[in-house]
Amino acid sequence: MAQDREGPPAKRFKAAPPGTQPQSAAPPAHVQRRSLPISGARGPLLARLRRLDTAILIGETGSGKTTQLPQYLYEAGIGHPGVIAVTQPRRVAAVTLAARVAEEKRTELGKLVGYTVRFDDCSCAETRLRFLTDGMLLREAIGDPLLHKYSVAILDEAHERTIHTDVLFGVVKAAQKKRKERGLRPLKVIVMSATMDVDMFSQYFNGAPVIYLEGRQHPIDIFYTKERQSDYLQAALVSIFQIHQEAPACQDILVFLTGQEEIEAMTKTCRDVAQHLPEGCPRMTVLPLYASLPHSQQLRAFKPTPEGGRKVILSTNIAETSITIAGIKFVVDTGMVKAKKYSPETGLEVLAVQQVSKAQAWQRTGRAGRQESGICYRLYTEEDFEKFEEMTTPEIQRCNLASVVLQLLALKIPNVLTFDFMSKPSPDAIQAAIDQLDLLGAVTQKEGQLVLTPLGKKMAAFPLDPKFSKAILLSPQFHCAEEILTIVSLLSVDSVLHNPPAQRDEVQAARKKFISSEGDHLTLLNVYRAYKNVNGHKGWCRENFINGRNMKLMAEVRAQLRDICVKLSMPLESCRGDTAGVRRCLAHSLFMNAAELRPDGSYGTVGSQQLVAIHPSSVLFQCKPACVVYTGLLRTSRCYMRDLCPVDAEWLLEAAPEYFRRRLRSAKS
DNA sequence: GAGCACTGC
Repeated sequence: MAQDREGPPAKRFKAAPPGTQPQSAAPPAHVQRRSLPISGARGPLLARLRRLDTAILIGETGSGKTTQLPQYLYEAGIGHPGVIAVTQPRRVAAVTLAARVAEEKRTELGKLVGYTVRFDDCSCAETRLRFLTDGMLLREAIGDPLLHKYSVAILDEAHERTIHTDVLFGVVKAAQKKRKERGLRPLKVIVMSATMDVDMFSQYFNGAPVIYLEGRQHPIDIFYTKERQSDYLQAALVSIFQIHQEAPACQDILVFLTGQEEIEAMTKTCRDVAQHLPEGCPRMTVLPLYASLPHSQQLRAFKPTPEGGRKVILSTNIAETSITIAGIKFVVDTGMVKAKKYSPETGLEVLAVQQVSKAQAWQRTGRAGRQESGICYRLYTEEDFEKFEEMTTPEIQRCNLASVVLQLLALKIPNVLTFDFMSKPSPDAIQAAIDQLDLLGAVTQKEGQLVLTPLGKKMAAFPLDPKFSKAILLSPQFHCAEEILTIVSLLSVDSVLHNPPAQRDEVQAARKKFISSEGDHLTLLNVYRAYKNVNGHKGWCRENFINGRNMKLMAEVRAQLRDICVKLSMPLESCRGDTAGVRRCLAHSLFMNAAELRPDGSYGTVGSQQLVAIHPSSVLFQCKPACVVYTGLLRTSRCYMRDLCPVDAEWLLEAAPEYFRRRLRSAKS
């Protein structure tokens, strides 16, 4: 048995998972408003908030805080005549919340109530309640650090600690202070969160009071295993079938696993086992769920359970916050997650399976009690659970900070090393980011202070990693702006190349015609040109194993980047066949990611002489160019360079003479 | 000769 069901008494608790997910929780509209838990507290809540500059609002799932509070504030005239901003970590949430609130106010979406997300602005001068993504408000702040148009900033889902929310904390705190000092209209800041991190939020915002809101979450029973499980997959399998044979039909199971491959394998195993069950067992429908799964297949997880059957959903952490499935009675938590780590010394990103935090485990557990009471099986011992980290490390402590530092400098933060972060990244990580920006020519010292150069200011206008912004800004010098725009856009979305392992030979045959001996970037450029030639025809995409969805997204990104170029009055030319210009431009912007062939046939990075290899997915896999630049490193079984472009060592010397003089092997000889 | 969790501007 994977877990102990008769042993020590189950812990019964009232789960308070974060994250109201409006897109599928969707209670009926305005008729429901008055019966939400928050409505009983309206009067006292408004009285308190009216007096406060800053408040931390803790609300359980189902409290109605996200939809109701902005309306209450507006109806009470708090913040009038400014705009009330409500930020969300995800686009869908911003859009669906705005739609719902507009419906409750019985107004047209985009007028009084609106939303603003990337590629989609549904708001106007009349808009008073504005839902936006946290990243969008941050971008606005670059143009207007004091956020003049807003009178209230509500930062929702703050416990998720996205990199954007974390930077916004500092931005709104500073804006509030400065507006006060200058006698401007005050900025009210309301931080909304689930139960974790309460003290930290309050402390950060100068001891701001914490207001608790009742929620409406059903009780969930939690079971731990008696003994530590050596194989969480085996334990999960046993648990699934144990539940399946004991629980009534129509009670669905959600299982948290770590990744696509694991989920696909487990899906197959479960389906096989399910075929050999004794008679009288409910029919089992096993459904995988992960982000890269085609949308149509994701939707299957939402279909109601067939009469007399049972749905078993095998999911990544996408089901923790982004996707909510109704009717889950059982959650099986393996306690594992695949997550990214970053080490500033090597610039290496590592994607590794690791233990979840306590907060994450509670989040998973909460997915069981959304419509009625639920049960959660934790495939680890209670003792081990106690040893889990309290919180997941905030994203800002796990990332390359080059973009963040560039944004902070664009916000005219006087000293990025002492910026008021709620959770400070390591000084090494900040310094590494400054060094990168320095090499790109984005920053300079002025009167002992780090400031942006004119180039740096332009770079900050692009929603991109600084090295890509630099590529775009340099491209006119090489007469290839159109091509670089395409390449950078392709690199900033998920891969447009679809690689189903089962059809490997067909994929290779179809891809042949796009391959350029000048590397992966130019191969991608060929794909885009061919795609444009057939006007993005769907059948063509299918035949050529091109991901049409990502291609469309890429086109949107490209249009946005092109707009920014036009606003910066950049001359946009195409080099047509002269692809050397494109490679030179890439050499001048990716020079920090350069590697040289060594006499023994291996590759070493020019920066730190680290041993690296060409990723087998690269078109240059079988080739041995003397000198390459790459988009990034990926650490798996070895350290791989991804997206390669062969370059001349002289180009690198041209790009950053000081940096390369001592480093480049070919320059020494 | 490999394989990538999830967001967002």
